[in-house]
Amino acid sequence: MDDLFKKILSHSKEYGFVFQSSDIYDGLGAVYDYGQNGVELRKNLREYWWKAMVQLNEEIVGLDSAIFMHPTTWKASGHTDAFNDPLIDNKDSKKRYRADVLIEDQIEKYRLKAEKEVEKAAKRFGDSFDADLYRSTNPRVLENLQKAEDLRKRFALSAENDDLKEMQQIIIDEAIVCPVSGSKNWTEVRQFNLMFSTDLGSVADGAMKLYLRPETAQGIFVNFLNVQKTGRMRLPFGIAQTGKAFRNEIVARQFIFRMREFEQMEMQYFVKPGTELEWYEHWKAKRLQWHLSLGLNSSFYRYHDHDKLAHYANAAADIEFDFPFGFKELEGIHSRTDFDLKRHEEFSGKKMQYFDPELNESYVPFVVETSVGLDRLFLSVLSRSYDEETLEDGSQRTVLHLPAPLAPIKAAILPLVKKDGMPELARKIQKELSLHFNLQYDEKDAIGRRYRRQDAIGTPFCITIDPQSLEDGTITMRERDSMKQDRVDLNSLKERLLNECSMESMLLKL
RNA sequence: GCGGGCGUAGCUCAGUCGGUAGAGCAUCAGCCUUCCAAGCUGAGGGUCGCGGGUUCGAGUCUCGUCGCCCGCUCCA
Repeated sequence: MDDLFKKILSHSKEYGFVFQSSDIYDGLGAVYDYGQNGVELRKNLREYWWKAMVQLNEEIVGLDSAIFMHPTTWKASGHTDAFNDPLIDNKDSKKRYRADVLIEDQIEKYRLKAEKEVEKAAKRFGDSFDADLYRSTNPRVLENLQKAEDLRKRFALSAENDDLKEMQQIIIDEAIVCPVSGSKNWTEVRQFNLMFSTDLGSVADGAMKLYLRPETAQGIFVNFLNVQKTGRMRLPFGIAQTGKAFRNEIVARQFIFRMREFEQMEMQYFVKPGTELEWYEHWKAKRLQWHLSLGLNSSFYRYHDHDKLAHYANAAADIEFDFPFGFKELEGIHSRTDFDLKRHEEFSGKKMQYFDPELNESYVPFVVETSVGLDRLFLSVLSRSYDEETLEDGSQRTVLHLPAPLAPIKAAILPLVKKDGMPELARKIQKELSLHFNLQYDEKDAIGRRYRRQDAIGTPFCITIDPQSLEDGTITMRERDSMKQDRVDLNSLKERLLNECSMESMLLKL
């Protein structure tokens, strides 16, 4: 598995799919560039998503909101708080913890201690036991509850002041130990802000601190009213958007799986309160179907339902993909309730409501979100298309079994030999077809080698111009996966390629 | 951030005891070639990640730094 992943890494560099960012300066961590073939594949994936979501659903419209947003957006969404974790390491176990979680666990411990006292007493006294009275009078219970309360207050104050030293002091004072090593050998508490910031305005003092959006969803929420009103949208309806998002990951790993700058393809579906779980199930199924329509083996996909839900969700699932390093999240489907719109109402003072003409009343819609990482999608398709085949004659070929509509190059134009008028005819065919398809012309080396070159970048068809072509206007069409050849008339070539390479056949599976 | 591994040509890698860098594939030009790579001739491409130190001399030893991979951690 490791081996395969490594091979995919070098293949994607060697054939112009993915390069490390700023390569000549030793690279920039967890940032990658897409090369001449990668950009095409990625663009096709984005386009296929867009067609499936926006073009095929009349109640879903597109949007392209800016990366910069008013800073209050992130207060409302909860990112300013939630993306700001105080972390501490245990030097012995090498484990990292969130300092706030450690302290909260400690508070919980005191409460549990108090509860245990109550339970013990309940056993002792039987039916006549008055739990509330015991709780308010027993000294040991009171002591533990007091400790919990004191600690809670002290911690709340430190959190409010962003006082990391105080948090560390709390951990020391409370003698909190690492659950793994059991030691109290802690580092300092450090703040990790997962959002990138920059300044709006060129003068430092007048500047406004901005964040690069950590998710695209908020751009949709703040435009909810704009789109609903100008688009005369009626519930249920959706807004779809693709675009870059940025997260300052503590540890970004696994190639383009977790990058600091990445592209999301999100759709927020606004529904009537109470119907959200139906729609959640609907989109959960729809989105898996979309992935399956790409034509990769269905065993690479599975659902992962969340037990632990985020603060805004009342249902959540991932569609996971079997990457070369195991099953990992590819897409998330979340029932986000009315959390986001309500919060924006609160922070902006604007009503984020929909007037329902049937009920003759206004309410804040509920939201079902589908959110897929384009780069992860790219990696899923690339890694599971990659194949090293051993042919009948024992020779090897490396081939990308990309779905034809996604392939960077749809067809290669190859004169069988570089003479006798074949290159000229090939150039003529290339010129005509290039109005419709992304093509590549190649006359260098033996024909077999040229086929292999195209296999390596996933070109589904090779069009070979031979002497017969000059006589009767037919060419050889060689198919990538079967390696079979077929005589095709030049007059029907365009139509044939359109049939095979357009996204229509994939869209029909939806 | 901690621990481990690694960094030499586009890719995969070799490089002995410290003596100014090699292979295969790939690329380019030409030849040959009438359908599945690895036939011939020639060419280009590396201040050995970067910076300091030791040394007469560093790809090799040493320190630092950057980056990559794995584990821990984190992950709306």
